[in-house]
Amino acid sequence: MSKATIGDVAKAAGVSKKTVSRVLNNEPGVRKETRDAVTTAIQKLDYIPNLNARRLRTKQSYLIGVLYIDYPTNFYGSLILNGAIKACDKLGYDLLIRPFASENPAGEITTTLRHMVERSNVDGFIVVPPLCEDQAVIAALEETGTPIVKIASLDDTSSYCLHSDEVEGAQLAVEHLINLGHSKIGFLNYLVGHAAGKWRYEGYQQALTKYGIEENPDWVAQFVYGENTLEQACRKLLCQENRPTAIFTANDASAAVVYRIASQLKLRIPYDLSVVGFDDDPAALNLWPPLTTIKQPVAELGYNAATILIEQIIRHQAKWELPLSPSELVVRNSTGPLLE
Amino acid sequence: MSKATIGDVAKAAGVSKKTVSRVLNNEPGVRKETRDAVTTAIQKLDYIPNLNARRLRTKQSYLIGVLYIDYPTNFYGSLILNGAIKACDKLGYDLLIRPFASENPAGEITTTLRHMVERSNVDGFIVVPPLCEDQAVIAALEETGTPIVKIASLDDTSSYCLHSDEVEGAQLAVEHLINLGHSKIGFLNYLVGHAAGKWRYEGYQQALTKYGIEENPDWVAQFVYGENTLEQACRKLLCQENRPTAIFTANDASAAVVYRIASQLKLRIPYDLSVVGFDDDPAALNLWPPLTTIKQPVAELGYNAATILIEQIIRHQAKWELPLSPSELVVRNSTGPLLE
DNA sequence: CTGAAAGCGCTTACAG
DNA sequence: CTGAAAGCGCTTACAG
Repeated sequence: MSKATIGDVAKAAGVSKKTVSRVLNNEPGVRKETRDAVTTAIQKLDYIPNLNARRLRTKQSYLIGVLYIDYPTNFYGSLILNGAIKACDKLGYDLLIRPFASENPAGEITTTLRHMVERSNVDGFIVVPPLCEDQAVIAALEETGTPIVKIASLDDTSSYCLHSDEVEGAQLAVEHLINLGHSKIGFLNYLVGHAAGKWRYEGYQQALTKYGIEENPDWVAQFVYGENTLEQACRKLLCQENRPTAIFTANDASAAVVYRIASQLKLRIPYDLSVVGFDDDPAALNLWPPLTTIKQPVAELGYNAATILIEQIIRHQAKWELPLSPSELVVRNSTGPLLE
Repeated sequence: MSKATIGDVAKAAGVSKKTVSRVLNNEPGVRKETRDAVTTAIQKLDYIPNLNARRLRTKQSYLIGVLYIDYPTNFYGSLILNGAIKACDKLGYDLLIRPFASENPAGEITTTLRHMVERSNVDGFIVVPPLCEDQAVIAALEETGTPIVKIASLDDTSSYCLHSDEVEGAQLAVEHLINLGHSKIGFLNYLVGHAAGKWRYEGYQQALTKYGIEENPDWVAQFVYGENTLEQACRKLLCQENRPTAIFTANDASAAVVYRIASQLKLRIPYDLSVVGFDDDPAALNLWPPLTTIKQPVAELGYNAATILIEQIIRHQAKWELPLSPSELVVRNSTGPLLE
């Protein structure tokens, strides 16, 4: 493998190690000819800098931590990871992942952060929802003094926070239903307490307002942990005399429950009931008929999160005016025109 | 954060840096009193060794790479990661993950491995199925001279290879059906070319043999990439005069297709058709009725893989006689007694 | 059982 | 625009 050191390159190029270092780090103040000679020597010797030596000297690890809650169908987390890895590859960083148990994530946080910051010397953190809603976790993170980027978090006061345009995505979903002739449109919220749930509900309301449709509280149901079940919330919507003809759910997982309850009630999708989900969750791919849903550019969020974080690490204060990434309506077969 | 160095500890304990180093690394040949003095100093100073200094000196990175194919519902991969992280935490290592695109994974491999081995100095690799079936990937890996542990691979000649007892798991599934009175039992294989598909088919055959049931080729169907679709394979089983009364599928994803085709054919599960899957895939959780399936200890595999790999890295040749981890039958509602 | 010296391969701080 | 020296914080190789 790679044996050559910066000293070998320096000798081959007839310069000092410091000059090679300058070339490696794209520092200014090297004559073009010198730079070329160094570059040639690097290529000839197949030289790759020793990252561990650089780590020791610069006191940076070139490692960024990704913190997320681990649950079985967490496609969102994997997409974030994929995007973040792409950015890391480009910028010379690596990713250290850290899944937390879904019960009591804050319980392990102190030990874990100490481990990551002091032992592995992580330079910064990306926090994936819903973990970024956990105040204890965020507080512990901020105490380390390490840069943080949060994704889709309600509280964007203290650190960088990124998200796609979820409100607009929800509007897209509801407008799609309105355009199909529906006006009795329900909303089933699975994500109470998450930024996503809040934004998607806002989008629902804004779309109704835009078309002059009044919100009917009987057609809005929420699953609140410890109070009811998602099934109960869904039955509340569907088991009433004057029930909605279409339902927009805060995520695809809730849409799956709507499918099941609808089937029990002999409501045929999309003829008796149109359903739109949110997320384009691959776990919903075996739903039949295929679910109309909203797709967000999640990997792009991960990419941007890593890029901003690294920028923050290097330049200490990065300013970013990132446009909200647009969401997209994916029309499949769970939505149809209002029938008489 | 952590400021104290090994020199500070040495001074505080009244010994040399080397002796502190000995204590840190649990090397023999330190008097108990000396060791205690060092331990006390370490605690008093809240000392944490600088991993990057150790990395530079020992030419190890204490990083292990996990290579897997990235597809949307890869719960198997996340479970492997979780298990591997547990082992790494215990043994002082960290994980570097590397998802490959599902199309042409070997295409990126050379660049990527060079990146991981030469830049990040990864000490070893865990390869997750089905990536470990890719000869080009394995060849490139072996060329790096880095230790490898493969999980559930067909080819276990060249490197360490771990798997759970998949054959027995499949037997469990088929015996469950036989015990319910079924003898016309079909097998739908989605995983042709994977070790898992092969082993699960073997288990199917062995269970039939054990109960003196002859295998009927009409009741075995395989999805082969480029030849047919999974739907077609499934229809072959279900659209025949003398069709099986129960189907064992090589994974839960195929079971979902059986559900859909069965519903189209007005076959009610479990009354007209019993279905057993394999994997306990959380993506199958919104199947109705809930799917009977086989659950493997996947996180345990990940834990063992990391442990063995690190043992190999440290001691260079580890011998492990690991018992195959047992699979488990999870009975839900997709299987029922044979009805007349 | 313990320690003094050297060095891993870079970058920092400084000098010219 | 370029370089010689020092040092990041450990462990290796050796001596006693």
